[in-house]
Amino acid sequence: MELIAERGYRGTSLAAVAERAGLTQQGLLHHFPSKELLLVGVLEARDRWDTAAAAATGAWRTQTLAGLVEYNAGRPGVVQTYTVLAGDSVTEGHPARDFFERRFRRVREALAEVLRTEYGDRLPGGLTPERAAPLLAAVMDGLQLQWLLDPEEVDMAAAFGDFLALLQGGRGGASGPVRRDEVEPPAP
Amino acid sequence: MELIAERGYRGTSLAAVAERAGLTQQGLLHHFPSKELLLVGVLEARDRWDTAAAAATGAWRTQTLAGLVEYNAGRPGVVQTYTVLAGDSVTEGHPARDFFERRFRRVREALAEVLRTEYGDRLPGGLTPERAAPLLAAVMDGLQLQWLLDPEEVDMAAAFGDFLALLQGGRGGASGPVRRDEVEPPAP
DNA sequence: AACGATACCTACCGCCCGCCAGGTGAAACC
DNA sequence: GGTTTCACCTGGCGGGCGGTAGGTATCGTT
Repeated sequence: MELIAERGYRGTSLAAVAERAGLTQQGLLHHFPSKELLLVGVLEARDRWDTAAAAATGAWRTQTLAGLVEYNAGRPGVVQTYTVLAGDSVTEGHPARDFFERRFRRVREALAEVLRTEYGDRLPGGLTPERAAPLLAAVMDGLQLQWLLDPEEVDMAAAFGDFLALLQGGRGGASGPVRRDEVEPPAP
Repeated sequence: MELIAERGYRGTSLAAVAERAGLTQQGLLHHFPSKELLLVGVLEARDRWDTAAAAATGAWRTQTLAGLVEYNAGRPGVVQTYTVLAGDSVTEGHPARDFFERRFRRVREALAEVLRTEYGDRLPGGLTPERAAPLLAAVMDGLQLQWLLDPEEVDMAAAFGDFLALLQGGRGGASGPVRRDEVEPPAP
């Protein structure tokens, strides 16, 4: 995962992975017979983490999502692996394409359910949860990209909070969501 | 650009580019002394297109953006090049990293200006144009990724319209934006 | 007619790629 | 206690990688 974050899938060599894992390339190939199957293994491992984390959480709410975004803001490596691989995956014949296609479908369904249990069908602009779900997913991914490129200028967690406020129909008013720089004022 | 869309930057070889361009690898290297400078050339060409198109348009409004999204929906190859390269760029020492960092900064500023001239400071949820701009950029990019992976299920233009309605504060009501499937009803 | 720049070409370099063949030493099983 | 299985190793293979060296045909210029 580290190396994919650093160089992408096609830019990562088996030898480099083996070296960082502390064995020879052939030792690595003993466990994963090909480079493609190694990537599948990586994706499966990530999936297992995700579902375990999801099971540990109780009911998902939009605030759980905000917490997840905040958590990710502290783990740029993980976010980078995800962003690089997701971009990689739309490439021709990429082994992770199917994985991401299924994943996004699953994520959209899950997000729609979260929105429905939280807001019912009363979303602004006559939106249904099913129509808002892809937007929610898009915001999370798009913000990750901007944040990875320019963490100084993009406050991922605050921006995501802004979007949640938008989905609430702006009922938060001028008080709005809490900005990071209001929580951590510059040291004197 | 075609080959980058198909295989990513690191996955694209000079020989492959040369072949598709109809010359030898060394003929290509005559015009672009290294692979990295070739990528710079590609990005510069894209930039020249973009700014030419922007100059041709009059004042930018959110409806111009919606038109751009609709236009992109008919050019998956261009969108794919952009998405793959953007993901690629967060990779270590990637030659396009600086390009995308600057680009996003520029895009956010431009979008904030569009939002301000269109809505003033009266955005829902107490949002300012400067805070809504990264969300707008994120939605566009995130939707592109989902759409590339699953064009059947994700209606990029309709979803973007939904987001614009959200930014208007849902003043569109139940009539909302026009969905693609309402425009093109299934044939009898 | 001479000259320099341009736009390519052939030939080659050393390196790295994913992967295969065939071992070895230790543990597990019967 | 013999056999099988596992977890690795050394060694090598064919091919593709980005890039260099040095040539040649075609220009416009003087």
